Amino acid sequence: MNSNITSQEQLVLSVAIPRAVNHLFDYKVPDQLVSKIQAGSIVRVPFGKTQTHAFVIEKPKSIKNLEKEYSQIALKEILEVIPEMIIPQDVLKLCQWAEEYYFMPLGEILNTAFPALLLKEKKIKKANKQIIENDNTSKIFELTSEQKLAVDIIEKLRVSQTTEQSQPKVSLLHGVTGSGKTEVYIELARNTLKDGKNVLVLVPEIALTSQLHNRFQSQLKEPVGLWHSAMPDGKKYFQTKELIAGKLRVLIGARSAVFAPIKNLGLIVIDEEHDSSYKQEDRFKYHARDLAIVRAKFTKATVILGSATPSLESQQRVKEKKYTHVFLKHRVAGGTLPKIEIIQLKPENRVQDIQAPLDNKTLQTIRETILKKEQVIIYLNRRGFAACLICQDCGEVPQCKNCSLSLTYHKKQNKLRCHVCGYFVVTPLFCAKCQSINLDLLGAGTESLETELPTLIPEAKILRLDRDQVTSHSRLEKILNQFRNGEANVLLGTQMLVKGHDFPNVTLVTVILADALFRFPDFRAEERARQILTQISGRAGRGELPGKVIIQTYQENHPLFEVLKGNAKETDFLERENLVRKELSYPPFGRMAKLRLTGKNQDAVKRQSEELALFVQNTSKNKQVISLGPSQAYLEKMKGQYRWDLILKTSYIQDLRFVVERSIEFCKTNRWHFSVDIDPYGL
DNA sequence: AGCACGCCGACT
DNA sequence: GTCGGCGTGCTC
Repeated sequence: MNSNITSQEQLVLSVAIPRAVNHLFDYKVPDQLVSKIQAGSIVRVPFGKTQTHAFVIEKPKSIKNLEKEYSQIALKEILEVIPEMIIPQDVLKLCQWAEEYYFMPLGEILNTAFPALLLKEKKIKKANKQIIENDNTSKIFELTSEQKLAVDIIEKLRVSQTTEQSQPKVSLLHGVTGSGKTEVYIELARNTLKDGKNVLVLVPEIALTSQLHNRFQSQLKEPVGLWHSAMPDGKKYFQTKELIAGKLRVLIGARSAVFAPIKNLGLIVIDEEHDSSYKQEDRFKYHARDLAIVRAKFTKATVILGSATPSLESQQRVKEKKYTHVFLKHRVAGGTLPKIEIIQLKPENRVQDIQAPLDNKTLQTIRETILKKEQVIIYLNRRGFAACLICQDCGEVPQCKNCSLSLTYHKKQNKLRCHVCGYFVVTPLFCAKCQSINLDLLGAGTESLETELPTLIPEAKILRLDRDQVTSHSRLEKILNQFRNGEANVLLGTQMLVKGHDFPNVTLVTVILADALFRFPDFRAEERARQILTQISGRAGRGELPGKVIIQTYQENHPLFEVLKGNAKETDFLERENLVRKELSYPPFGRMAKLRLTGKNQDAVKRQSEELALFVQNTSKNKQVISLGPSQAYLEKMKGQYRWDLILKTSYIQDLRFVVERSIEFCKTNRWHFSVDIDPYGL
């Protein structure tokens, strides 16, 4: 195709730069590099006064064929081509798709896929030697009839022929906790590999990767790679090359692994598909599940969405017959789902003289379980000792100086800490406002129960699992292993312990305060509360012993609990929730975008958001777009920045896109600091 | 986004 | 006298 281009003709190349600039930059290609460059190559270029790596979007073209005039600009030359690093075509396509969809500069997106650290060969040390050898000693598992059926249905879908135009092949594997979804994944992965295609498995958090990794590795003949942000650079560099070369064929990773340069993709598994950590909340606000489905469409791969509590979005797709619905209704170990008891917190039943709200009956049950030599999980979604310090005379609560948030009391450190920005002060002895020394503690955290529970139950041996305790991946593994080995009988922790862990000897799960979950100011709060409570409940009774769950609350008649107890049908919850969403055109029935203005000056940010709201209203005339706000963000001030939001809703995505695009232009011409969030989580 | 340039305030 | 605050503008 390029054969008519002679070497005298100057070749030019457009590259995306990993900066917040949304146009491409052109460079001259030296003759000796021409043969080494193609679309997807990564190159090093001079940029301003420094150098940077850059992504080649198209193969080099003759300067004559370019639209732009170059008489004014002296083009610089490509410095070098990074060897062996090539962005696969489907990843490039995915990034270009994301550029349009999320209104993000392509260079920044590509930089998420191929961060600079991946390109530096520097000290790779022994990482190379760590080629995963297979000690395939574990026996092949036996699938239950229910699992077999699930495999058959998805396998049929997997081998079916598709065209570019057809719907992506997605199945929703809807299985109760402990129903053995992993075995279904592995079986299908095995089939996919047999066909010469490769497998990508996404999990919501790093904490889950190694556990799942072990199970995959012990069952598959291929080496299984791990992929997450906490991995050492050298290992990532090495694995990237292995993936590009097609030598590493199975990869398990967190969110960002959706961009991994895995070849010849045949199957993508998205475990716990409902999990909100698939949505990246900083700069590039993508949803890994949604992008995975887009990538699967490009590569004609099959997608399995696994969950015990699927998102309303995915369930709606099932209703629309876009996804195949596959159920796993029984636990594999033959065990039954745990019995769930809701306890209304009342002052007269409360254990006295401890910080956390603990019902006498709950305490009794915990003690009995421990005495039976069984294990207990206690979920309390707050770190520290107490939620805050309050002045009994004037009601003053110490706040963070950078964030609009009260400081959390940590007893051992004797500090008040901000859980958002990390700011801390030594615990004051008197109120900063009225000088009173009558300071009291309000609310409870994991640290309080850790110290106070053993005074009530001397036999309790507690392991605490929260971000204060878990400073590294290995610390987490250590704590989980200690608990699994029975070195403790109580595992007490925050969100971290909710997911995926399998402890056969746990027969009691206690939720100290469920209210915080469904009172969260977001339209997805109830959906999320149900997911978390279902998942945490699912940790009980996974072995041979039956499990029990105690959920403490100030509002026992909340309809959510009827669903959890199994007294109300799951579909009732779905109907009720869908009704609200439909009424207000929330997802899955409408689409949303969040425009956020930020800045150090509170008044300026507020004024800008009001101006933007006015602009949006004018732009939305004759368009099916509803705008809400402006309103201050959930934490108005965060890390010293004030944040004001505008929410846009629509049933017509094109209308929404039009308004968003205009708003971006408007903010840019005004030189405001802003961000765009398409399909936002957390309003 | 970086990074530099540039124009005003408060320190050794 | 200089250090440094962040507004503005540019990067092929």
